[in-house]
Amino acid sequence: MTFTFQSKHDHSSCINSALTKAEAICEQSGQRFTKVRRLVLEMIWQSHRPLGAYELLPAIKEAGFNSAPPTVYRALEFLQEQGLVHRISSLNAFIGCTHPGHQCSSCFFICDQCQLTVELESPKLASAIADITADMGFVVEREHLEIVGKCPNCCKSPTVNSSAVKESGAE
Amino acid sequence: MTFTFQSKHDHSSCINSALTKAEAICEQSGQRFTKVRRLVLEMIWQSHRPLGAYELLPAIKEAGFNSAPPTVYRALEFLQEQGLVHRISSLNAFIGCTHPGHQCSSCFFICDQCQLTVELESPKLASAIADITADMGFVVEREHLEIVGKCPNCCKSPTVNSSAVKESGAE
DNA sequence: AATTAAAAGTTATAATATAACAATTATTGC
DNA sequence: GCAATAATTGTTATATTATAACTTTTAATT
Repeated sequence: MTFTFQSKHDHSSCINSALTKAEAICEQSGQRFTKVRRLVLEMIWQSHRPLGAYELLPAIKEAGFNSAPPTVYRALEFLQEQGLVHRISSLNAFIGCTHPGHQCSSCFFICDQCQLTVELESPKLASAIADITADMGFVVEREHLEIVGKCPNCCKSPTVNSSAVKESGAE
Repeated sequence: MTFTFQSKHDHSSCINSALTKAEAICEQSGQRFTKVRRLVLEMIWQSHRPLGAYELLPAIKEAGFNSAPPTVYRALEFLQEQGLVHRISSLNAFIGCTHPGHQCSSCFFICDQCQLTVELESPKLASAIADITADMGFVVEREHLEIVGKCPNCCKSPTVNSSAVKESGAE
C-alpha cells in the first residue's frame, strides 16, 4: 500500500517533488509549464484539501497575475489535461494528482469534517471495474470514485478539526 | 445481473413503478410525497439521461407551480434525502435511483456521446471498496463512482446519437 | 527580425445553487 | 370542526462556479 493517512511528513518536499515531476511531464509532452501554471499547481499542492478555483485567485493576484477567473480556469484545465490535478466534482474543487503519469484507477477519500482528501491508486478497484464492465458493451474511457466519510484523525476527535482547512495556503 | 443497456423496454411502466415505490418509501418514512416532488421525480424518470435542475423548471411552470430555482432544488434535495434520485456531480444533473431502499454500492455508467446514464448495483464494487478501506482507519459514509465512456449503441454508431437526449421530457 | 502560435489579459455573461423571509397548506391536539 | 403548529411552497435577491469572445502580450519558428 502506497498510502496512509499519516499526518506527519515533510510536505514541502512533497510539493517540490510534485513540481519537479510536473516540469518533466510538461517537457515530455512538449507543453509549457508557465509561471501561472506552476503557481496554481504549487498552491493546490500546499493544501491537503481540494481548493476551489476562486480560492486560488487572491494568491494569483498577489503574485502579480491577472486574477480574473479565466486565468485560474485555464491553468486548471491545462493541469488536468496533463494529469497533474484532479477535479473533485462533488466539491467543485481541485487537488494534486499523487501519481501523474500512472494509468491505474484511483479513488479519493474525502473527510467530510476536515476536508482532508487523499488519493489512492487501487489495482483492486481497477479489477472490480474491469469485472463489472466485462461483457457489458460499454467502453470505459475514465472513471472517478469518491469515498466520503471521516478520516482517522476526525474519527478520534468528533469536534471539528480544521487542520486540512488551515493548510489551504490560499490566502 | 440486474441490468443491461437494452434500449427496448416499456419505459412508462418503469416510471409508474418508480412513482409507486416512491410513494411507499415516503409513507414509510413519514414524509409527504407532494405534487411538485412527484412531478420532479416523474420528469427525471422520463429521461434516460441526467437532467439539470434548470431543465426541470419549464415543466414545473407549465404544471402551474412557481418555477423559481428554489422550487426545483427543494424537490431535488428531498428526493435525494429519500434516496429516490442521485446527483451526477460531474454533470450537475440528476437521475432516478433504480433501487431505492437498497444499501448496495452502485456505479453510474455515463455515455459521453448520448448522455445515456445507467445505474448498476454492484456487490463486486462494494467488496472492492471494503477491501480498499480495510485497516485504513477511514470510516466510509457514502461513495460515488462514475464511469464515463461509450454506451453499446454509440459504440456501433460513432456519429452523434441523441436518443437519450431526446427522451428528456423536460420541455 | 518577421511570422506564427500559444498564452495571458480583459470584459462580459452564462450556468448552477442558496439565503432569507412571506404566504400558504397540511397536520395535530383539542 | 377549529385553533395552533409544523411543513411546504412562493418570492426576491444574490452567491458561487464557469465560460465566451475578443485583445494584448509573450514565446517559438522561419
